[in-house]
Amino acid sequence: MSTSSAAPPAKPPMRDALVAAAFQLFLERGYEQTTVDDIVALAEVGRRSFFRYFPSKEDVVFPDHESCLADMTAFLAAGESDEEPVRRVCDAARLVLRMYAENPAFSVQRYRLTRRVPGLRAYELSVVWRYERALAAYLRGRFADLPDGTLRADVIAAAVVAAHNNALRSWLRSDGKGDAEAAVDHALACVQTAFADTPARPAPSPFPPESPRPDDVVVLVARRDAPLWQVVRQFEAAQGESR
Amino acid sequence: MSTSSAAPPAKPPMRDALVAAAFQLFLERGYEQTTVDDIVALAEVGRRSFFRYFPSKEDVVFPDHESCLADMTAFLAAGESDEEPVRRVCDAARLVLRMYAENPAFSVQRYRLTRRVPGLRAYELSVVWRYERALAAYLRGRFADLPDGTLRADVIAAAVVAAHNNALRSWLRSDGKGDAEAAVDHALACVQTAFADTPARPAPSPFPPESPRPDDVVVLVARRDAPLWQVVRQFEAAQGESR
DNA sequence: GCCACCTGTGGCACTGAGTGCAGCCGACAG
DNA sequence: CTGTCGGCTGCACTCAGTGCCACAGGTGGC
Repeated sequence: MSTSSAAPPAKPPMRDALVAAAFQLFLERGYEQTTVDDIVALAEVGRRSFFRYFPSKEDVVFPDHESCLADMTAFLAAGESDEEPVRRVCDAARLVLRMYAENPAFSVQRYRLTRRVPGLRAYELSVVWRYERALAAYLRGRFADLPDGTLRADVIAAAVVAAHNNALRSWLRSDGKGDAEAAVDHALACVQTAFADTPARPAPSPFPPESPRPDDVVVLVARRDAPLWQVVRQFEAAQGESR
Repeated sequence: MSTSSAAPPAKPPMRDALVAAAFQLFLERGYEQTTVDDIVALAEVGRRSFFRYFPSKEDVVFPDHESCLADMTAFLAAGESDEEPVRRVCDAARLVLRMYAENPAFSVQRYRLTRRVPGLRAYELSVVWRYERALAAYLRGRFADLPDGTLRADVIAAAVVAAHNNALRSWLRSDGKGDAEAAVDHALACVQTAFADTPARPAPSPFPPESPRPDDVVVLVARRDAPLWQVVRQFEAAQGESR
């Protein structure tokens, strides 16, 4: 909340000192083998102050995610309503990548840490989940008048996050050597093209599970270069969907 | 591990007693307001025994996920190699739904609990994540020789999980009144059709990530009872025009 | 110069989750 | 009757996280 405001002037040095001390100890003796008391002793501050800056021991490992999430939310809120929604959420995901790419060494260290420690993995999941919900909330708004709007929104948000993470992790696994931007661009492009071309889904029959029986026609949407058997199967599936 | 073995003979009654006692207290005074000591007091067992059956307080809320995950893993491992991979993971996801649908009342109660308690939400995420990784691991195997195999696998696994959860949660929000199977079938069908028709993605890896690719589609409208040959001819005609 | 006041900090004690250890008891084999 | 074996229990301990209060330093009013 506080760090997302317009002014990024004097950072509290104590917070950074705690992060530095924590990572030093985490790396040299492991996360679980390091107590909060150890951290505050090294940083030479009171134990109580640690919990003033971080609500939990896990939070010190992800010191910048809170502000990044705020940035993403602001970015989505500032979007023009004529922009392609999927492109917009892909761009939002790139914000997260940028945060990681700003500090490759730190990101790689943290990645190794979260891979090894189950508790940190779980915590990271909850962080990622909040990003995903932000994307999904935006898409739900944009898809509000589409048949399966919330379903589409949730699925696309999940796909974008998965693609982003796939590229990000392969970059982290390479010790931050390759081109992270390019990898994420490629992954997101795949998702974008997979979803941008389904203005209304291929649509098995009725849109919501219980809808007042549309006419007795089926609507198929298929890529122009789709193999014929695929179209046939799609049609047959839609045919069978009558009840 | 122990519950997934072939023999499901005499269940330990103590485990069930603990679950029952825990939920009774969680519902009447809340999760965080209930201590483990309260639970074991109500169940009339020793405190130490609680942690013999559940590694943490959160685990008592999801007593059956461990075995369900084992079932899913077994289901995926038993798959024939000629089955459509996406269909297979959709069917695997249905296993989870079935577990929820077996005990609608219990599932709805738990859903309300996890919605309200951040700690439980986080724990649920780690559970869901393990399902997702199981699906992704299967798909990675099936897509091993495709260009972006792991990317496709991760994205599809995430999409399947998201679709499943979307339907599951809307069913849970309706107090388990509607038809959960139908809702999930519908959601999964959307994902399945969205991904089944991209055997090789639009852009193979080394391609310029931002290929505009208007990526045209054809839209067919046909009577439900139309003969198949008619639909095929219609599709071929649409394919031919403007190309 | 003095006094409220506010904010950031440290110290202390407390709750509650989770663990290691040792003892207890009932079952079962000899 | 006796040994021992596995599940159960109580006890003591560590550590994360919280509430409360006390203290320092800077600020503005008087």
